[in-house]
Amino acid sequence: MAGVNKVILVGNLGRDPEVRHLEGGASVATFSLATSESYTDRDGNRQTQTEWHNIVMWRGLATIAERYLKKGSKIYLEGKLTTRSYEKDGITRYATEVVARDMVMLDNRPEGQVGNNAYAPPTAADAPSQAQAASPAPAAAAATPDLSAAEGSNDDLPF
Amino acid sequence: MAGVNKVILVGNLGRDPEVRHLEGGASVATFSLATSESYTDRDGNRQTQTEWHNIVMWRGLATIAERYLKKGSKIYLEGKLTTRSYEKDGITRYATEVVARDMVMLDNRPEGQVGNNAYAPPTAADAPSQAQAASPAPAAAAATPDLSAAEGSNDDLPF
Amino acid sequence: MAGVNKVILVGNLGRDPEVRHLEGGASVATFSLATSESYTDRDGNRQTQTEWHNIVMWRGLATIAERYLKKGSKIYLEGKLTTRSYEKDGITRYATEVVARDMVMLDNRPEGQVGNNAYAPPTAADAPSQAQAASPAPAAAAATPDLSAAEGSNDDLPF
Amino acid sequence: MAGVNKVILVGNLGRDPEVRHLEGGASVATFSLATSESYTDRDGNRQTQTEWHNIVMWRGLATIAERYLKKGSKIYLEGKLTTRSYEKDGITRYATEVVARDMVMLDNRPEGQVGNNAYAPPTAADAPSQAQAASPAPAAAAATPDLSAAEGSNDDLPF
DNA sequence: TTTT
DNA sequence: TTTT
Repeated sequence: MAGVNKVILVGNLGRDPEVRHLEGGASVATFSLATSESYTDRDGNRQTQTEWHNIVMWRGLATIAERYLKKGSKIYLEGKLTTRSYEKDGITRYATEVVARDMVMLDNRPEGQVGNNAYAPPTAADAPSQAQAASPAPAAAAATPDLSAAEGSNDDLPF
Repeated sequence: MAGVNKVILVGNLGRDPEVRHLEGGASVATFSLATSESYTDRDGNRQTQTEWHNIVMWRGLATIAERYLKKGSKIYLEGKLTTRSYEKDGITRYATEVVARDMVMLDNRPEGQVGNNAYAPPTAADAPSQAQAASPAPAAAAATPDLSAAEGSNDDLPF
Repeated sequence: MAGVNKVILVGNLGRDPEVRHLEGGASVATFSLATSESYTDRDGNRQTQTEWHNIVMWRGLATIAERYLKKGSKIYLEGKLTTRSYEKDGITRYATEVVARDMVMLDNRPEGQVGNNAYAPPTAADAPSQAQAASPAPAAAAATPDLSAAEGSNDDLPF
Repeated sequence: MAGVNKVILVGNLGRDPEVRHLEGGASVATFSLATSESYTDRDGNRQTQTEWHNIVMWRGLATIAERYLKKGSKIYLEGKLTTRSYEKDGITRYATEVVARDMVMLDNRPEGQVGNNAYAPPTAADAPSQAQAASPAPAAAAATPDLSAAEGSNDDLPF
């Protein structure tokens, strides 16, 4: 019965994370992550293929995402694949997401950097560069909080 | 730019693989794989949560899937996440699949088993229990062959 | 500074686990795990190459190992690489071990099996087939308990 | 029989890679990689624990290591665990190494960087940031070339 | 020392 | 739709 459901990604955020603070106190961050791979096609041309992944981070990870991740941030992420179904225009659709369990920020921390721009990685000493989902075992339970219910809306999907 | 896009699953096939032999000689196997995890909920009850994954195997892996995998087979699988878009009823939909790169069969090979049933794992000595995608680097290219195009049909989606 | 240190193995135990119950109440299980891969050499002959890994399981995982794992058991294991140094015959030596974090038992549970032998996988309904290290975040701390100190002996190494 | 032997690391090189060009034309790069993890101990103090890993890269990967990796470089690495035995001072010793199969360079490529120092990541456009071991399936065979034999010396160990 |  |  027991199985393994593991996803490992290294890529860059396509946008700033969207963070929602739910009623129960939990928070969720969602964003898209691009993983690119290069290969040489039959004609010898260099090609890049990019996949976009829908990422969901809960609680502690969401807080860290909110504080430290931005459009362009490069991260290592470990999580699990989940598929939700939802209704839209009377049609059942499916959304596959990666629910994160561990995250490591991979941007270099520029020493002596001055100024501030959209791509600036954390410079503060209090920035953790590694983080885990609060509840380890109940990775299943972690996915339980119903986003749409908590927000009393059903046209408000993460992806 | 370079990234990592890796999926690791251990689970059971929900059905026998569907295998198609394309015009160019390539073959594709598709099937659903269930990964189950157990946890104890707040009331102390044992719960099982199952995720279903759409798996795609190309060429050599497809051939092995056709020969040795069946409904119920337990496998270890490594691959990458890919999302395709397709039209259905005039609506764009998305299908997320795991394109396999490596596979290991985990069913015990019953010694001296007699008879034959749907769950019988391979007993023949020629059954490889480990296999890889034919083309290593072009994992990207491996995903290129367009299934619907190759079959001249567009209502014929794997999932 | 933050990094990733992850090992994923699927293999068979070479011997029954050795389990020690330390003074503080913690327990440790150690055993060797074989991972085999097959390949065809230049002469077209089928070759098998086996690697042996020193596995360490703490606390909850140790208890499960003690109860359910035996010589021959097939498992999926996730953990991290650690290297210890120790003195032997006045010489500093190094031992590299994999400290487990998650484990899934992969042996088929034979239905209706009668009798009992060394290879029998658990048939009891209370056998968990999936388990995690008790303390999630402190994977580092989990490795802290000093085995030799706890046992007041220094010639008593796990491997 | 078939198993899985996989190591995934994200860390920094402790020194420049040592590269050797063997007689047969193959090359090998060896270096140490540090993976650090932070955790809070019982007294609430922030602690960092670092593990050092012996990395071996063959052929194509060795060439890339030689060109682009330096002391301090941050990389993602995927490989397999191998243990060699060797004699030293009449004593059999064991060395556990990670033979790389895939590598991704994680250093930011500084735009407009001037000058050159030991930590400078590749700035050239021709620097691949992702690379694979040349021979995919024969990961086993890849490890075959005997370093000491090839160099006609036995006191010349990578680690 | 495992497994096939 | 799997597995226990």
